[in-house]
Amino acid sequence: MPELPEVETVRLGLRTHAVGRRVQTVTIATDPVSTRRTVRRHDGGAADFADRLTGRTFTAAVRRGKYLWLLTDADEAVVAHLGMSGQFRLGEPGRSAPPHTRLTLRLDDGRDLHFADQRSFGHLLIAPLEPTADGGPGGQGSDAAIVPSVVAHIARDLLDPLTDMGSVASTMRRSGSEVKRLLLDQRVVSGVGNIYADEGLWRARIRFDRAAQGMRADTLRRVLDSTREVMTDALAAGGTSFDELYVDVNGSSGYFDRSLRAYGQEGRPCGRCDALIRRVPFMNRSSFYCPRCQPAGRSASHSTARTRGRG
DNA sequence: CATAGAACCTGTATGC
DNA sequence: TGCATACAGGTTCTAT
Repeated sequence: MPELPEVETVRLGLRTHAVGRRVQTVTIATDPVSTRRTVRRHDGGAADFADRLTGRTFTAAVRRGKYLWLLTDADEAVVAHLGMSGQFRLGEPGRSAPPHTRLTLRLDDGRDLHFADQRSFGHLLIAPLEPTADGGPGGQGSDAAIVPSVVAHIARDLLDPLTDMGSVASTMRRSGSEVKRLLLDQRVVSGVGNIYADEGLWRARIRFDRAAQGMRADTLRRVLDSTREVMTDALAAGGTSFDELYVDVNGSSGYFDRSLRAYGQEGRPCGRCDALIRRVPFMNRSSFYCPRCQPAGRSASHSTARTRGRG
């Protein structure tokens, strides 16, 4: 479940504990999931990943949407995506590593930085850097106008000052999709996952399956603003944790789960109107909404997707 | 090119 | 008690 607030919390931990440190050794667990899946997107595989990273010094911790990367003194990026259950955890030498530890970096201050991942949807790779499309900073944590090649297709996120909310709203209005599907499309705007999409839509009083096409521009702006506000609040709380699958680099849980108004609240009264929150399947997952204050609207047609665009 | 759905994983909860 | 099934869900890949 790591979405933007959770990934940002992890980034802050890496900035404190990994930036400025040199990697002395890289140890990759020998099971097939660790050697194949965790580095599945790294050209050259596990051995090459370890070789290229050994001896490097981290110069910055950067994040765009749910992607996180450490810049190195070799002008490359160690890119990480946490997937569903990926974690970076600091450890003291000699102490046992967390369960499902896939690889461990021994840093030059003598501490270990573990990457653990129960379900292995997360991954790590070393990628070259390229200029950003718009000439702005690559993401939060660095002013350099560069992004890892594998992150180039990810849009700026809702906490990025360079995100043009009006432009995002226009893109959404030109699509033939539902508003939530577009919120979750990382090429449109990044950082939003299932939890914060439902929370943002609840705040904006918009149902997840409303057709974005035909919605008023200011209504879409309200959806984007509400979602940004929820994520800002969640970040202040250290993120949302339901279990041990999301924790920060020190193993601590965030507490924003107490503030959720829609997600996971099926059958409980809406905090605004007392109607019971519903859960329905959508995009192979669940959508939670208030049937009264998020009224049904015109649904997306699916057959009249318009394509235009002018580069 | 745009869009929709499958596939990738494993631990936990629930049903029979 | 044991087995089967559902569910959690972000991204990439594949098919249309």
